[in-house]
Amino acid sequence: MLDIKFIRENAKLVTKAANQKGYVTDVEKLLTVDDQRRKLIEVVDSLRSKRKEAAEKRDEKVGLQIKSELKEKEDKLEKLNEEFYLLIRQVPNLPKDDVPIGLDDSKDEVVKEVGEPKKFDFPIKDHLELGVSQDVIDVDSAAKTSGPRFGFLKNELALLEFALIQFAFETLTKEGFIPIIPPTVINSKVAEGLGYPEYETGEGYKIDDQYLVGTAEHSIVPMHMDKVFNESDLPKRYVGFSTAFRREAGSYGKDTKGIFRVHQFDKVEMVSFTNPKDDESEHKYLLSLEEKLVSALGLPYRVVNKASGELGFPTAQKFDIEIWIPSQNKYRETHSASTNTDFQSRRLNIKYLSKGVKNYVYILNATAFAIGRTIITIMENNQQKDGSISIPEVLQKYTGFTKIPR
RNA sequence: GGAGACGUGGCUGAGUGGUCGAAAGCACCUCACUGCUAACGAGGCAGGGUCUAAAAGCCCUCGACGGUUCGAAUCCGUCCGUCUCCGCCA
Repeated sequence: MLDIKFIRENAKLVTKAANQKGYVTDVEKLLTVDDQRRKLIEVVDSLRSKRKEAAEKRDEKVGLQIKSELKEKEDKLEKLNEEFYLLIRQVPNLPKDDVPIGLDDSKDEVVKEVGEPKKFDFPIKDHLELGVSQDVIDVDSAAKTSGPRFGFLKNELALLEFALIQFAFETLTKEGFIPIIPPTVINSKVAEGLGYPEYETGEGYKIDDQYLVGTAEHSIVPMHMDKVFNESDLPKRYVGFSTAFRREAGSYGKDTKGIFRVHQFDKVEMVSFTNPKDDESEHKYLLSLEEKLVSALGLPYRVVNKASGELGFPTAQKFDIEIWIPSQNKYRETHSASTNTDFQSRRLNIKYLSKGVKNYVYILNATAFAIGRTIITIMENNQQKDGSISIPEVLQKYTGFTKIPR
């Protein structure tokens, strides 16, 4: 949520920014309602003040008189407030100044490319062909047991998942991150507070009044809801592992093959609560850790400064890492590092105390490994002529084998 | 699932109809002191809204919502949450 004072003073900028991100907001209406609301607040406040006065004088007659008048105005105010919050919640976070403007990924800015896409001197297979032939991926059974866009990881791949998790946790706990296994269910109040409209618009799985999380961030961030950090405790960094659930509504026909885009996958995720002044350095730091992890696997990748239209509702800037996928002959998103500035902390009331003054923290998140996609990139980039797959050296001490089949 | 207790400021915790947005302690901030640090001393210190150039002022908030009352942290109802005991259980 943006500060209403900021919106009042920067109405045009806010409208423009929302449009650049592809969201529709009615700032003008918001300001009209805000105006009506404030006028009525004055009226209600002065009535309440009079009521207090009457109560102090034990003046029952005046008290009763005010009571009925107040009730009517208060009801009116409540309706206006509801409308006000509905409107202000529809205003997305502003993109930062160096975010490329554009509604889709064609405007993404490539920041750098690391490593060369590998040349193969044999006809390559995609991850599903490899997975089936090595008996490590089974989507057919998953379709029967669960539905489309699910998958079983079997044999060596099941072990590879744990290797990736251990590698990420070992690397990041060395950096001082707090390891954590969060709940994968959040309540609707939290879902609303995170500022991802996706939960309410059907992109999230709903169980009664709760949602399955789309990423570990979504339960780690609200863990500190209504809390105040000491400035000296910042940055507070977590590395979490959780399963992520996504409906993938609206992506029919997209990436339907294999396990590239599925309803359920596991992920190691970084979350950081920081002092606002450290936002940029923290963002770079998280990105550098992502690069460190990807580089260690020896995979060719590039870093992309995502276009405004690709940013999530609460996000001010997002850098993606895209790893080369040979069968698709292009780089595909495997990681992203976002700063949501104080947009989420405002909604969730997460502050820090500095020199006696409380202020909202900045919240950032970044992928360590999205397991499924990382496994795809390893399989495809490391495939051999004979159909076997070599395991990146850094993972071998965790897997206990050097190639698939072992 | 059954029985009981509780939910107050950044934290601990007092407060059972008006004198309470709230004692006390801790934390934090400012000042003073000390060769430095610590301790001690003096003062300050809940959050939000509204108005304002800024303040003062005024309003709201004691888990949430609703009710009783001229007046609610305090009484009543519903819900949510936490803890203890019992039951069940990976």
